[in-house]
Amino acid sequence: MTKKPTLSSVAKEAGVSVPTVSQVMRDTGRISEKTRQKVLSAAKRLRYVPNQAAATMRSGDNREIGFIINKLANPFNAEVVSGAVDLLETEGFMVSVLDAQGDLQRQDRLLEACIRFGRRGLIWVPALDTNEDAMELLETHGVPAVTFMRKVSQSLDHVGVLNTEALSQATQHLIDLGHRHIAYFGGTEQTSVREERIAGYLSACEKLDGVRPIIWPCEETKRAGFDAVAALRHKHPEVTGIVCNGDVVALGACFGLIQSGLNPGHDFSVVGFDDIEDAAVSTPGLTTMAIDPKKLGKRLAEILLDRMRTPDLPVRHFEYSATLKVRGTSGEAPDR
Amino acid sequence: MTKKPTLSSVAKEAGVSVPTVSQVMRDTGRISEKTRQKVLSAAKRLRYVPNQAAATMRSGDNREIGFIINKLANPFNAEVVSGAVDLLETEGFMVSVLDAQGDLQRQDRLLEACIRFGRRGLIWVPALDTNEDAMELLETHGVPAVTFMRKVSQSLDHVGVLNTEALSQATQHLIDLGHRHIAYFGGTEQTSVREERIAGYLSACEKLDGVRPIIWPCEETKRAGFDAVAALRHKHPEVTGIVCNGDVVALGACFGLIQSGLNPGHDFSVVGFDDIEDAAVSTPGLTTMAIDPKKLGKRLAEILLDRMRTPDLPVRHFEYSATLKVRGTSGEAPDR
DNA sequence: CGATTTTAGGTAAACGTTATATCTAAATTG
DNA sequence: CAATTTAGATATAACGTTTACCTAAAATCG
Repeated sequence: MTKKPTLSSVAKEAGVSVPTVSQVMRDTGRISEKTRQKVLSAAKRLRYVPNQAAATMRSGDNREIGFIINKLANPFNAEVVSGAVDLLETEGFMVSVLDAQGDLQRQDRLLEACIRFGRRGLIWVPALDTNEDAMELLETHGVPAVTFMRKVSQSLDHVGVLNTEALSQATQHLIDLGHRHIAYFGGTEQTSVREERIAGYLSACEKLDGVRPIIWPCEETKRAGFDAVAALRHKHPEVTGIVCNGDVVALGACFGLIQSGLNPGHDFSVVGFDDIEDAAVSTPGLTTMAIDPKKLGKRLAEILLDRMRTPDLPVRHFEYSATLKVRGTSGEAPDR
Repeated sequence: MTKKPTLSSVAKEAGVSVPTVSQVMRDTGRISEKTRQKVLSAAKRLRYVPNQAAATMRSGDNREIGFIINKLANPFNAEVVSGAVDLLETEGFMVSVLDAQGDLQRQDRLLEACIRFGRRGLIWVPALDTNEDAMELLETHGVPAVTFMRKVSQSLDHVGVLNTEALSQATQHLIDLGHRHIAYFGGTEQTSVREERIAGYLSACEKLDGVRPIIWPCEETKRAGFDAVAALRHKHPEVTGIVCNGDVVALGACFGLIQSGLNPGHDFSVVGFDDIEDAAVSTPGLTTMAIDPKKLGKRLAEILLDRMRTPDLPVRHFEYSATLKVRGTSGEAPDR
């Protein structure tokens, strides 16, 4: 295997100096067409590809973005990522997606890694107890960051969802249908998103005198939702409806209900969150709080791009509200 | 904002030379405990994070891996990625995931980007008509690559699935149940995976005299599967079973059947591919060709690690066979 | 106790780029 | 025709590391 081609080997091949080759590669327009062609053909012959790390070190200009997300396997998150990537790529950035898997330590590692590896900017879903250190790190290294979902600082750009409001609305929807015993279903971690949603649930519950709210945790998978709904019904047979931490567990719960002979939306009501593709395409259709993940992703990218171009832009926060989409899984309380 | 901390600013702060700091950071063990502490505290005070690009340029040792995958939103792919990332991260590598979205041009761009940005190794799902250029590029730049799904060269390590065999088995399963008019359902692109699967389908079909095979393309989403199954049944009412390009479309088809009053596994049989989580957790359970995505991902990582450590290891190819998992969506042909 | 080895640290060069300043020949000007 | 401008290319230094080599002091040994 021959040595890796570099500017200098291309220069030798073309019989010109190193800076000349560099200028040709960057199309500065200050090189004659004749030598340009000479250099270009030499570069092609050697299969030259610039070493971006070296370029970055010298010029300080990098075009790599890091996107730290929490569960890539969740289709909602995957959509957000793809929305952001689409835009950033057309602007000439390369986005590397990193999955923190909801693990705090891994998060910190990835965050530092993004700095080590010289990412130009960051989109980031901060963990609940993200310490000030993390942010000061970003600050000292001058890495612009946009937070997603959890607003961790007034001084960082942010895109989020009005979780509290949304869950209060979801719960109210079931109350309006005559349900009195409603549980909050799903999620295990102490994420801020979940905390906010639970807060919304609790605030709506307050209107129901003498009814104790129930928080029923379970992992964010369909299988776990399936198992957990049976356990919930066993322990709290009075419950007739659940508001869920996400569509995935919600769909799992629906499946569990069906398997035990119940009819979601009739015998027991379920409200999801996210409006993933499957929510619309399942029997019965899932009532859910809808947000548009692609739009969120695109907005994240826009904000980051603006920030990188104009560092002293005023800080911006976007909070999107979810809209209730009533489908088949929510209906009148059975005892009504 | 103060300047970014570097080895030299830390050195100044600690009152030692630059290489000393470098040695402390890398824990070479040749520095006295006293100065070590001095340096460490200085580094902490300045929030120093090493510049990996510079280190890589000097030492030639990089710890970034690129993983180019095709549709991240597909849970099967997401699982493969996570299997690979888990292992690579414990070995100290940072994996950046790139989604080619099944777009050939984007693929080429990403491949070149991985070289530009100095990835140490690559896991890669090659497009069907990947040209020799791409591989020679990797070769000249000495980037070890493992291909996934599509074997594009005898000289690259590879992990794949025996698609042809699997689809022949899936089709045979329906034939055994008495079906005579079976269609291949799903997929649009000319991917090798799909071609191989179709080949398996066709070979099994040959046993059915006088029956013309039907290839019914559709996008790899549940919604598209829903729409396409109706169209298929309208055009070819004689069809009583489909073998699918993936579980996602298969589940979409099942949903479509249910919506039009049919009972999957009774009136019409469906066989999927992948065994994604939803396959087991839906009504009825989806009969499918199962492969373990995490295992595939882990194997990809292992092979890449071996190759990076021992460049002149003999080339290895792993081809896993899928196993038929019979659930509720396949049953005796209705006319039997 | 002098000769040798070990230890702890420093100096200088190199990695592949790009920025800046400089140089040279040709073209333009007065 | 000398003086000036311009286009096109080059020389040199710098980015933040790591490596190879070197030195002085401390530790070890016969």
